[in-house]
Amino acid sequence: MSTTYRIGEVSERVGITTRTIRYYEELGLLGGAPGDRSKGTHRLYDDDDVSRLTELLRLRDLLGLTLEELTALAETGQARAALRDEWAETATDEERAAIVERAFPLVERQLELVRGRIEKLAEFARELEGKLEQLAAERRKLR
Amino acid sequence: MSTTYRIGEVSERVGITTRTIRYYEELGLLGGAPGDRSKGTHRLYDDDDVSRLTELLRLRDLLGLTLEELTALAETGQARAALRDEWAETATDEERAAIVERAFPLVERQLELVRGRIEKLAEFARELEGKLEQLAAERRKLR
DNA sequence: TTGCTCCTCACGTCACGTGAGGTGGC
DNA sequence: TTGCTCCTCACGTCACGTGAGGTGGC
Repeated sequence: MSTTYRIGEVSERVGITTRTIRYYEELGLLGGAPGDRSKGTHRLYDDDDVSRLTELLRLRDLLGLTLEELTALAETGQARAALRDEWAETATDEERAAIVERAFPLVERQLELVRGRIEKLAEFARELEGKLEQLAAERRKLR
Repeated sequence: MSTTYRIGEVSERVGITTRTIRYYEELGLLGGAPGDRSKGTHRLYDDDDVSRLTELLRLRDLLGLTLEELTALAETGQARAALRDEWAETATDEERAAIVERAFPLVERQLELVRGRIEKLAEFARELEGKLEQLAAERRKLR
């Protein structure tokens, strides 16, 4: 019995439009198995959905992944969410262990991507600092 | 008299398609003042054009800026390139000084954006490390 | 009942991708 | 002259933006 939110609340909390949420559902990135909800009724989300969506958006915004690339990495979120679900309470230890083993390489992959991006940005920063020094030198020369 | 390249060579060197280069020219992001070239003739680029394009692509790829945002920040490149041009040799010291003063805040702005992005990625990395530890704990618990 | 938020089409847009058909320089 | 790369339309696509017109829950 967790709190539920409507699409407008979710979109506001995570800072995107409702259109984006519906589009992600359409692509299968978010829950929304066709049949979860009778046509025309309101979509409902819980805190797990929100944190899963937030994770997707960070991967999208910070790494610039396409939605197709996101799909591959997002399985992590699905699996990890499953661990917290009521479903997990009825799962066997073997099933839980399998989920953990599958999640591991995906989280590691994400971490690699993030660290690689940090490296590139650090190099970019160093170059920009060089440019600033160069400009400062040019300025001194001109007076 | 610097070396010139055709669009295919440039696209290969910087890792994008020729379509993208033409599109950027269409938007006014790259040289291509309408009249620089008689219609139908080959586009020609020099090393300055290539480094300017590379700078644009880094801002696009590493920071995820839109082409509109890029336009604002790219003036830096234009101005800084002008300093190296033959044009610069005929420019007065006042003109050169003005270019330097205009370039300063733009490069500083870029550096701010890059550092901000690094901060966000660093936090993301810390969270992912936390997730890995959590998964490791879960794994130990399960056997 | 009155709003407000939700719903489903569906066309528009940004940043290109991808041919189609044709011209120009080593 | 033969290729190869270039050229200009122009339609397609991805990831949504933006209404139009209508239904449903406090």
